[in-house]
Amino acid sequence: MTRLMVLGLLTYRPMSGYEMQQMLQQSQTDKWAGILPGSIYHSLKTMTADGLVEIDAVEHTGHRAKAIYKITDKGREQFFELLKSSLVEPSVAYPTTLYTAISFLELLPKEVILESINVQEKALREQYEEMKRGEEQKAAHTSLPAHIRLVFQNMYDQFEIQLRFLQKLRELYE
Amino acid sequence: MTRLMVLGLLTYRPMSGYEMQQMLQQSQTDKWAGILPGSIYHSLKTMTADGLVEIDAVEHTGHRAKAIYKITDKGREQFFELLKSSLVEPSVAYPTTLYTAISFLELLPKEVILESINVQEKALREQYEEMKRGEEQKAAHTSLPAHIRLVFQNMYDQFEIQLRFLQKLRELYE
DNA sequence: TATTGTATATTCAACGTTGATTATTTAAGT
DNA sequence: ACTTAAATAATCAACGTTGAATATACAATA
Repeated sequence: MTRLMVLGLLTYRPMSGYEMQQMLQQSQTDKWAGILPGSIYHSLKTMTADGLVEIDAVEHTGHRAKAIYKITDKGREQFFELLKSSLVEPSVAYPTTLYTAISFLELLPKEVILESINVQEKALREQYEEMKRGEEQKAAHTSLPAHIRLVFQNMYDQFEIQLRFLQKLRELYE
Repeated sequence: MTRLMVLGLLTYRPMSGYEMQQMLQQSQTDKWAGILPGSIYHSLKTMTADGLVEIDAVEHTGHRAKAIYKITDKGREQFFELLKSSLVEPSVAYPTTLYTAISFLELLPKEVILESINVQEKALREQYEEMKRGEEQKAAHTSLPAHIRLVFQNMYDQFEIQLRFLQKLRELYE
């Protein structure tokens, strides 16, 4: 996924690894994509070796250098293949750690279970609120395209399902 | 998550890495957990080094040896900490690769978008059906505990949200 | 002017995952 | 008895991720 993102960004214009981090932050994308700096730079290195991107220029500021990367023809080709395969790949992401924990729930006393669920529910609601604020703030500046609004809606739906799931789970132990 | 699972299994009784694989398969858990053999053995190695598990016995069958691991007191302690922290951790898992792809959807011609969505939808429905068959088959033998039924229901809900999401997305390009 | 903090820009060792590969045993067919 | 296939059991190199660490530049404040 990191490669898809990096190639996608370079599709628009040449860019440095640092600028990518900033774009992901500024567009709230880091909230759901979770792409860390290390992954971006690693991806740039290996994709350079694979001939998918190359260094376009090196900008100097005093004693500090910044590498600007650009996508190659081969990279553009690869990008569209990645893009298409990412669209056809079935996209259901389970909260596997929670599922695993629930598998062993019977080993925990009821009070601990109930308290844990309550803590998670609170954390979930806070994330949800923060996400909503993020979208509203962003939508105020740049009117979001319809397909991006659908992505946000999809994230909200996931939250709601998870909240209802926690409620049902709690009812089992009350 | 691999550690949580491995420690959890060893909570019930000593077991070999191979037996864990079989249990995960037989209980359909591998369908959603996706824990590969390599991860299990790696986890057993590092947890042995950390003193969380230890080799209980080595069974020999001809020239083939099988290591049976058991959990230690320290491991049991660690397990319950992992279990509790896994329950409080907010549990929303986004389909990040799909989201990333959608971010760059405007770079693709409409026909390709529509065709890709259709292919994914079909794949999703097939996974969904297979999962349902799996549960029914399992429920026929061993009446599933309520909290496990909730997990299955949660998976189905995720599928339905994703299917509706794809429909909405398609409508944008029809 | 010196100091402190923050932004810029990247590297790297430690760690975990992946999946191909190896090797042996058992069962089934011919 | 011989060959083939499947089940058993585990290893390992290649690869990607993580997060702490490094190092410089710039801005603010004392």
